[in-house]
Amino acid sequence: MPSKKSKPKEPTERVFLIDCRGQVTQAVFVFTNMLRKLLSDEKPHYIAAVFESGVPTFRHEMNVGYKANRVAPPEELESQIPYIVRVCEAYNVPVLNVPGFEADDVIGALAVQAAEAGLQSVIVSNDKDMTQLVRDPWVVCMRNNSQNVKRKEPVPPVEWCDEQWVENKFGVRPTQIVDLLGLMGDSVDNIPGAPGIGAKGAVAIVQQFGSVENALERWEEVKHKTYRESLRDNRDLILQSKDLATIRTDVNIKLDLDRLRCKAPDRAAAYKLFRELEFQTLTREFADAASEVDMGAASKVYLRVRKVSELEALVRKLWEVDHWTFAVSDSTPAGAGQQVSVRDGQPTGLAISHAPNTAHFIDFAEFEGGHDQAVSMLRDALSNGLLSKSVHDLKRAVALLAPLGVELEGVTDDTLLAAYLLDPVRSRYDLGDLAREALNLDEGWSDAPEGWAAEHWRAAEAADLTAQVADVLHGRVLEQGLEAIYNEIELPIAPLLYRIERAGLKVDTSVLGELSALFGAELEKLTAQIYKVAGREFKINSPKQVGEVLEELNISTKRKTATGQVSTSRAVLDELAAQGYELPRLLIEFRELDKLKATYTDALPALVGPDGRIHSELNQAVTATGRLSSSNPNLQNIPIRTELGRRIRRAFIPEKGNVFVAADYSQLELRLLAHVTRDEQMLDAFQKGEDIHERTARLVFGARTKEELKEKRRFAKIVNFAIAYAVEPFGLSQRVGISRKEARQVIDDYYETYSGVRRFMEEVPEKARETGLVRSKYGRIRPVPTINDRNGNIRARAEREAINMPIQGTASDIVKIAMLKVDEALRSAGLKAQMVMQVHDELLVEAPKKEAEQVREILCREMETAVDLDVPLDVESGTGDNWMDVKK
DNA sequence: GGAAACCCGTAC
DNA sequence: GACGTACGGGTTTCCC
Repeated sequence: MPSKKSKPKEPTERVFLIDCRGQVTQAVFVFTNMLRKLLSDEKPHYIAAVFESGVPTFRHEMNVGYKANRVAPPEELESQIPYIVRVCEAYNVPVLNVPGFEADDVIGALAVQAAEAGLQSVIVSNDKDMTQLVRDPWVVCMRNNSQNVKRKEPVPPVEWCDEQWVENKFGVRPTQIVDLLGLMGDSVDNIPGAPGIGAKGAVAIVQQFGSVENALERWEEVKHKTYRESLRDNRDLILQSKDLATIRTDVNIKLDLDRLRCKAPDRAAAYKLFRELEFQTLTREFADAASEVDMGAASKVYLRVRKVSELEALVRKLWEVDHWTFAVSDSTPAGAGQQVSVRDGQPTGLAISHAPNTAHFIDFAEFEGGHDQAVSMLRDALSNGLLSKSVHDLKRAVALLAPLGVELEGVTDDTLLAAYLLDPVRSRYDLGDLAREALNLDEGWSDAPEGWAAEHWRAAEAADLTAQVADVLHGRVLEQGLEAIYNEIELPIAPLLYRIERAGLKVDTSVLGELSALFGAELEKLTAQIYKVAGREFKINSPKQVGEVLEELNISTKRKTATGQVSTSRAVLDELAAQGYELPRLLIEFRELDKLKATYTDALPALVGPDGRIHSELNQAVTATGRLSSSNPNLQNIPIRTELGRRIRRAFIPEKGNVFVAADYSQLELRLLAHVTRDEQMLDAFQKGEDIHERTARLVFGARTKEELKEKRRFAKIVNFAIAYAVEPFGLSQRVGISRKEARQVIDDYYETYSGVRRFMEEVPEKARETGLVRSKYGRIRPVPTINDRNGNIRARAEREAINMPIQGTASDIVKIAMLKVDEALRSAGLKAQMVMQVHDELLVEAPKKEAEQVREILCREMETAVDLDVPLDVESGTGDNWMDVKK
């Protein structure tokens, strides 16, 4: 599909495109090397390059067939001429042409004039025709000066051709070359010559008669019958041929020695040209002119590495420099809206940058030594932990490199993670955006120039930008006191998250199928009942239509949604059901089943991979508080609270011979509430190992007897959790079905009992108002910019966010620390067990049956001792043959 | 026709 | 508006 916004293409740009396939700069390359060698070896006083003018010459007028036999220069050669001209210009070699004459004629004319001026001319050409100009000692030819880079055998030495050389080579003197050509012709230039007389005959005739004219005069003397008759019958043709072959030295051009005097190269032009042509060695040779070319503006020099020798040099550099960055290019379509799983991407190449505004891109497929050699040459540098390197999105890099047998180590900066820690609230961490912001640029990503595959250019630029962004963000990470979180938690956990993703969870789809059928059957019945009770059919899934139906039946509440719709939320339906209405009760039942079926039993099977496992993504840079999130699918919200929903967990099973071992922190966030608020009562409860909900039931709600305790504990539990979210009277009243006034009293009583909690609730927003952010215990930050908002609702929301962060954020930190310790312990114990999921305060490990008990001990020990707090951490664990049965 | 908003419900 | 953090399905609306 042609792109809509494709620009009209310059011919030169088309050339460049072909160049990227490695075909076409050959001639330019050869010419350039020849010119460089010539200049440095011979140090000429004067020099000129002569090109054809491109318009027909007098020879065309003489003979319409002239040069007709010449194979038209292939498009790719033709298109290189402008580049060759630019090479000459870059080296300050004057380019000459005279319309109506060929290059040979111009050269001839100049050689004659130079001889008259007492200069020796050196004609740099392999063309036999040119040897007719050789005159001792004034004109010599220089041959074999262009070296075919493709040729494997030793290149022939440069030859200096004087008159003797010509005679030895062709058997005639230079002045007789035209006679020779007049007889034998030249198929390349389509000089006809004498029919029947070839190279051998021509030499013999010229040697015998000295010239064509003499031979024509004395044709009868020729012994060879064919030659004799040809000379007799083709007089005009032969003379014309000689004329065509004769280089004209009377061209109207004046030898201008001032103009032809050798000068130093135009370094800026050379740099620009060679960079454009991707002549790497030459680009470097003129790199000092880079700033001149770019006039101070940062310009990008991205080079492609195709040769083994080039990659060797690059890799050597990686061991020398302090630090470098890389980016993995993969086959994932760029700009795809949806998040494509890393497991779908195939690495196609690697970009590396070790200096600002530069990058090298290694296209594995195009590499001289092949894909595998490219990878193996890069492997050591990537997997050596002593080589400090940066990348954007470490987990993805690990995931892309792992299938290549590269175990990435030594990553000291991930710009994605750094940016996330600095501002965990933003919605995306696109490297281009980060670069634009951190480096104060107008643009982030640039468009790939012609000839570059978009994803290759993107990778090169990614490596480059990553380096520059990492510099800035690393400094900010230090400034913000985020170093410990960054170095001890986020960077180390990325490879672990990759391994969890890779492991995945095995799914028994037949369990899901059976449940789906069960739910489906129930839903059919419910649907019929609902239509009957409602008096008509409607989309039960549509809150809008449900609201309309409720209104029709006059059982609507006055509750409205944010957009003014009639609310049909669970709370509303509960209320109506409690009033005895049947439809709300049926709707509640329908919704539960429909939710389970649509979101879980029907959706999950589609995400099972060919290995029979679901590889959910664990997102490291999503949540505002530092929690992980799970997606595609979200395995952090698999039902557990209702009997029916919990059954879905039976579909998640270990591999044969394995079991699940699960461990979860008991009341982690409440313990942290105690720790961070320093509340005496709460600390005391946890330190003594008491049931916090019971204590709340006793102290806040005055439970005395066992029966009261049992009754009020449930209520106390809800309040305990709600407090951690900074609940307000209205919210609590809704939640537990009491009046606002009663709720307010409950909250007041709560704060009376847990005065440290009250103080915390007041202090955190206060502090946040000053700093604009709030921190977890380990320093993770969450900005709360709206905490000073003039809108009370917005401000109140920010205050609740601020209050929750030290609790939820600290819990996140602790669980991540525990994950690292558990993983380390499992590995150093040499176990096969592998963590397969994290659900905020729970870790799920799949282990061989034999290892189960040891794994359970490791989980409990490492989780309980992950950090040292003022409250003990309690861990509950269990094993099972599916995810449902791991709960004791 | 697809993206985005909305409502709702699942988890911790 | 009202309880913090997520993800995602279905419906509806909006916009190209």
